[in-house]
Amino acid sequence: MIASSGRHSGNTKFDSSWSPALVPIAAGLPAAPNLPGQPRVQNFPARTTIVEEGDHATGLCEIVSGGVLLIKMLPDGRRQIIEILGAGDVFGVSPTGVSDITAETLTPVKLVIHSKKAVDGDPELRSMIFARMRLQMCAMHDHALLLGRKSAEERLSTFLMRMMRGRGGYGCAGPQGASDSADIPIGMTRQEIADYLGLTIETVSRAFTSLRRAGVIAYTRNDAVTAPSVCALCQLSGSV
Amino acid sequence: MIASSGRHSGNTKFDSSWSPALVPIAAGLPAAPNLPGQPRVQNFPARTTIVEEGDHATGLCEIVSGGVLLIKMLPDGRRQIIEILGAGDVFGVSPTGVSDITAETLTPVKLVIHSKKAVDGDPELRSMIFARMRLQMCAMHDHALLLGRKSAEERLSTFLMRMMRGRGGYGCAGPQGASDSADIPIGMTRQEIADYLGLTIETVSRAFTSLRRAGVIAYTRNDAVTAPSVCALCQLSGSV
DNA sequence: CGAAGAATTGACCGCATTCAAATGCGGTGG
DNA sequence: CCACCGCATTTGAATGCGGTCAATTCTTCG
Repeated sequence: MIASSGRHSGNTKFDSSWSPALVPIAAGLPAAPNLPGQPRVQNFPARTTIVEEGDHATGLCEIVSGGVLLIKMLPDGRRQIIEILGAGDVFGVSPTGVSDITAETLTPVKLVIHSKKAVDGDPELRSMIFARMRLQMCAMHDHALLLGRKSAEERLSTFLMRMMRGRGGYGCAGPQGASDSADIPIGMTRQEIADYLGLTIETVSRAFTSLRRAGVIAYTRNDAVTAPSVCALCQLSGSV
Repeated sequence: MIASSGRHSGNTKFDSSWSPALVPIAAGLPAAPNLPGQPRVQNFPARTTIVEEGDHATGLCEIVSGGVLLIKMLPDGRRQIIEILGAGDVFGVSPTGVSDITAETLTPVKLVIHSKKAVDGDPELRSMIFARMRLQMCAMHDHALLLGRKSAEERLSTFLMRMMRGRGGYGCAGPQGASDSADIPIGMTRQEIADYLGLTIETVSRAFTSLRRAGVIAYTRNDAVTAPSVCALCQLSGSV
């Protein structure tokens, strides 16, 4: 039940800013020293745990590069992936000093850990963190709608649209030129996708084959798909 | 499908701080003038719309008193209540300038609308808003877990625990004295509960009667229930 | 009292889950 | 090179939880 050793590895999706317009807050930070009072930089390999639900949480983590999953579990082992985070996103924002979630890396991850003091003292930093939290809050709203009201196929379509760069979301540019195809990196196992979408692994697999048979996606490897018509895929997401 | 005109009215639950320890940020603010640069105070009757998804959003709303629902809808009418907010909570935090949600009042509501300028300029205000957003983010995490992984009965039990003051959550005090009963105000229609829990009204109704038949709750009116044993109810929430 | 809306209950259905088996893929060692 | 193992994924068949449709009861209010 605890899922996954990883066969997936390098995935570039998470290495550039997850949300279009924002660059990582700490971009260009010197990676070297851990001076007291300075933001602390820390690296994690792929598929490792950064912090566990219930751990004492140290400050506020900002992702410089890589992908991170925020996870919650029920006592009987049911597992839900709450958020998928990329460069620029923040987590560890529990106000109680105890982490309310488990954070696991999807790829190698570089973090900057901002102390409470640093956040309080730096207006620019704080305002960027604030902006990012707003963004993540909106993403959570969308995800709650998905979990509460969408069918399995709609969930998978929405997920694939979300993993795509530069389309979908508020300011979708619409089809670009004659062909409207896109390559979509996935970099998550079927189990992880299932836990993110509130489904079982079997249902996710069936939804994949269903979309493939419908001609909406194509794939040979299972950590990437091609959508020959992005708009057709988007149509199936239930959001339009 | 668009749900509800209201039969429920006065409900004191939302009139004191939703989350135990925090008082409204703007408590004690003079309700009178709308001086430029001053936070703007605005009142709304019960069961009215504050802002609609897609509206241009003006600043950041803080709830001084009353209850507010944040709602998202799919184009075909499916409806999901994303958050239930009370005094001290904030919303309207979309970074795009366009509201990503609809906000409706549950009770008469008093709002303080903070301009971007006010938030930027007032460190104390900003830090309180920040703390509140963290809290709300944690609540969203819990709710995503509920929507993704809990059964109908677990959802309703969790909901009832959440509507209860002073129990459940991180620092549950455990049973108080010999009897462990609690009165739980609800103040929402079955349709609203269903839309919050990602269920249909019929399933919610069935879950209510199921809990009642099991002796876990009792009620005569349908906008309030009594739980003779809070711990028994909590046990059914799936979270312990 | 009667009308209108909210909630409950019942019967049936369908989508997603569960349980189980088969397939495919990568890596290891003979 | 190929057989074999481990693991992820796919596929199939059966079950069941929650949804849908429909009828009834309850509540509130004019």
